[in-house]
Amino acid sequence: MARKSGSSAEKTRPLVHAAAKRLFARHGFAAVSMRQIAAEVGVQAGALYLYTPDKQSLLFDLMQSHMEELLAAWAQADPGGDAATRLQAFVEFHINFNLQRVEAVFISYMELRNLTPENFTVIEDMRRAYETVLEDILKAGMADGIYRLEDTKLTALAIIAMLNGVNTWYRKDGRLSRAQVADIYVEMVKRAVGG
Amino acid sequence: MARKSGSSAEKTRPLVHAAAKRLFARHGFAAVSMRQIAAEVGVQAGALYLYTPDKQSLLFDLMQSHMEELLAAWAQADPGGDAATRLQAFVEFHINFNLQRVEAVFISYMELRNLTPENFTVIEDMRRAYETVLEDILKAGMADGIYRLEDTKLTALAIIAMLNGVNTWYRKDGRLSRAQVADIYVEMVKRAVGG
DNA sequence: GTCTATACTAAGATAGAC
DNA sequence: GTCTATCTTAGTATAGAC
Repeated sequence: MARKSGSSAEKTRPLVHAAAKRLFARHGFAAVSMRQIAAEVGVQAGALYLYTPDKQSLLFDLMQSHMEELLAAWAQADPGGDAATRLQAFVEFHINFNLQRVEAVFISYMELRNLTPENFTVIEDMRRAYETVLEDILKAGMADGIYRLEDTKLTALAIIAMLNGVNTWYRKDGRLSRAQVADIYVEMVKRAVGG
Repeated sequence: MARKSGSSAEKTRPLVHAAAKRLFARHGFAAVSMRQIAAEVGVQAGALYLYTPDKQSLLFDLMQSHMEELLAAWAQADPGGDAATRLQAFVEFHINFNLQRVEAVFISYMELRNLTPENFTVIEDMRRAYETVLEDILKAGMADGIYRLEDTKLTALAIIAMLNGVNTWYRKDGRLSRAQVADIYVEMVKRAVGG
């Protein structure tokens, strides 16, 4: 028997991360104490240090795995082909992906300043990589002559900001389904880039 | 002599609010201590309580006066007239106003959850009033038949989210002036509403 | 693997001297 | 109007028992 009886580390670890995610999203990183996280999991504060070296790592791990998932999921969802096809796919992907992880998305935008400088750089690079995905689509559309944009970088940032906004107001029991919202945004983005 | 000699309350009070604004914007409300604010002003922590009943009021006052200024400034800037004229004015106004108060804007979006429920309601109502300004412009454009939008509420939120994004990346010494940025966004918004 | 106990630091806020 | 001192509470993190 290689494993101790009664061991529950493999259960507790994800519970710690889930509790941290929920609490950071709700109250903010700085406002949440290790004691609160421990209480949510049902262990004592000291026990948390079996699963994370410190509070900062809890935040960083959360944000890093979120950004990794985001980039990997787009790589999977990217249909390739012409710019118009990819732009529509990007808008739908972004809205759907983000609405399925409201907490992680919220933390990733709100808690950047609570990362140590080294951790910040890592996350920032991944965020920039994601923005570049969209900018490259717009550039391809420019090259093909189907878009006529003053500035692809700025347009990419504007579109992403617009799409991120959905997470702040969307409610499951609202008057529009996720698919309807995505459709409206697809049309709006298409018009904005003059496609 | 109605006033004590050596009194500097009228100087210190604004210094306290300015320091709070600077520090809240930089580190976040929860991460800033009253002692830090006091140090920034050059007084002892206890002295702050001459100017604010507590830390929460410092945050609320900041956000409330920001929102009041915003609504008053638009009332001033609103050119009236047709929807197209007002929409362009709104975009330019929003970008310029927000870029002139990055700290207050940042706080107003990031620290909503650190308000007490009563204070939150007050700020939220003002925010909604501002969104309604834009929505009413879009509705007027629909009535005049110059816009054809699936959903005016959602479009208003999308535009504001897009405009707010400017504050996260704009730098004074960047390659684009404030006027150039505003021009690009005006065009993008016009296309997005199909004007 | 988790608990209790605790070291150490710092928070918000107040009292009273000056 | 400001300072020093202090009350009370709570934070992160660690040590050592079980």
